[in-house]
Amino acid sequence: MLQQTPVVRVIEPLAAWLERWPTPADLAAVPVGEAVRAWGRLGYPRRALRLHACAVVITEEFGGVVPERVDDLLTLPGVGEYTARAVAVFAYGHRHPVVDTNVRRVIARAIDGQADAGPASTNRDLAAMAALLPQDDADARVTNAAIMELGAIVCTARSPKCAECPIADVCAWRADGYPEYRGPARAAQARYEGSDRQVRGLILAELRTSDIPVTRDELEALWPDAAQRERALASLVADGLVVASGSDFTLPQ
DNA sequence: CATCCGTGGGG
DNA sequence: TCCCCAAGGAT
Repeated sequence: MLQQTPVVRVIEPLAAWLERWPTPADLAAVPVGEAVRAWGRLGYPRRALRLHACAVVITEEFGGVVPERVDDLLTLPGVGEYTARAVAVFAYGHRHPVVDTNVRRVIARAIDGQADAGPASTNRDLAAMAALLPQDDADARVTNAAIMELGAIVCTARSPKCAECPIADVCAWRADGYPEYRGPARAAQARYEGSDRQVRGLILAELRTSDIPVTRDELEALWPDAAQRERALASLVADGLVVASGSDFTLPQ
């Protein structure tokens, strides 16, 4: 849920989710469409699909217990370099670098003296964080959490609160007089209004809130551009988020 | 490596 | 209003 989604937006849905499905086996036992429906408006609904698939794999291949080794975690659907290490470190206490967008920004500023991190580079980012970790497992875990939290709360993207920063006295960016970012420009995020993403969102929202199959006529009312509507629908079907039921459509069973 | 994949809040 | 960006991952 936290992947590309602000923490405050996750807290309540997560609590409700865990109350409904306390264990991987509980989630694995229900149709994947239930997970997609319960995902609600969290965004990136493929994550719901993958979380369910993840629960199935954990139940069938790992005895119902979330694995603790990074290489095992990386085999799970929807679990990448960040999530695998976050689980291994924060849930199990192992010693690994954990690099998310906050950590990348703090390192770029405090260590490299840059206003912002460039495009992500997994190997380079993990190595940079690894170099900052204390040897002791428990200390390394706290360091991971602390740097991530520093980036989330103090060393924020827009207006960093340098006056409140506990490491301001050793920050390279501050020492250099806050130079502007030099480097490859971030790829601009595509406009949402009018995008396929928006159309997919509209279609899925309709399916989530309907107890019965949705007809093509109902989908037509959602978006005037037939070609784009069909493209979005086809991509949802290809993703496994939507299933054709006769001439109608439903969430997957 | 670039692009796609939702949604919502804040500057 | 518009733009940015948010505990990323898969292709």
